[in-house]
Amino acid sequence: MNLTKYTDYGFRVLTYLALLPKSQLTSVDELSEVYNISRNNLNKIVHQLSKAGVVQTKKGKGGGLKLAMPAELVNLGQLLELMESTLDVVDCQKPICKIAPACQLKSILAEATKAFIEVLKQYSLADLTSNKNNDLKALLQIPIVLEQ
Amino acid sequence: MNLTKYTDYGFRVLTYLALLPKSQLTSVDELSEVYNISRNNLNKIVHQLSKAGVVQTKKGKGGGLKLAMPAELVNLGQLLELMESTLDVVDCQKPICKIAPACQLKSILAEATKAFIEVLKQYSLADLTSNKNNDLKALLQIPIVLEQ
DNA sequence: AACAAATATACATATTAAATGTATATTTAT
DNA sequence: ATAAATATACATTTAATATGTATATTTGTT
Repeated sequence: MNLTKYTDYGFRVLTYLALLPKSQLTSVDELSEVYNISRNNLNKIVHQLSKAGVVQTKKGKGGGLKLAMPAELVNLGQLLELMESTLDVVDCQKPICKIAPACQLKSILAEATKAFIEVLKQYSLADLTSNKNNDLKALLQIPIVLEQ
Repeated sequence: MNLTKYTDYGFRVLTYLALLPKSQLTSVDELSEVYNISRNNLNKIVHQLSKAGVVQTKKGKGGGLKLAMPAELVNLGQLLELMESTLDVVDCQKPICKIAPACQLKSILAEATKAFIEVLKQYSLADLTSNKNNDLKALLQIPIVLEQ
């Protein structure tokens, strides 16, 4: 049972953005270097986050991206639903399962999946950086400056 | 986010066993035909279930397999833990994630995974067949006989 | 106007985990 | 001795995911 790297990387990107000084832009290139993730993959992720209104992108020279809202408002459960392509933990159609019409496992798994997401919905992006703010900045080599 | 087919097939196998008249053996071949799943894959699954004591196998002519205990005692959460190779929904090591030492996502995901499993732990194999017993038998072409 | 630096987009290729297949050993009833 | 079943190891295929290449578009700067 695991999430795609796509989703995982999405969390990493947003963590980085949340640690940057307010309104400072970064770029896909920078993210790619910092995390050692292929630029193209990040392209797609950033683009999707941008379409969903979670990050703001700016094209052209001097452009880049930043969070579109305070980290407190970025809900981790909603992020998961956005990024994870499928939340059906089993696929009853490929290959077709004979007992699907009377299957009682489906609803139990759906209930379990809901419980999983409910936990994430209790947290926001801010919770990913809250306690270990300076440790994370050090690991990512983001200058630690005092903010008022 | 999904379970492996391996785990999925495990549930299907056990559902079939739970529907068979008590103490009637089936074989991997029969399961393979009924569900259209490769025999070898089922081999492995049955073998693991057998090592774990969930099913009883009997080698040799006239051999086969059946549940090793009443379906009510086969807990779905424990089954998941048994069959699913990894319950860490993200892998922080491949490729290595720089922020792992200070990462707060890990514990949140662990909490969510726990919630997922907790739901499954509320159910047993008997719950997979309880209400739709005859429908399932019809779909699997298991004769419906009155049991005392 | 030209250029550079960024995202946007499409599509091709590579990688990897998972699933399936082949082969053979072992066990057991007849 | 034979047939029918599981046990076990390992090779191959498949498919989803991840990465790479290419090019278009946008936008600030000179």
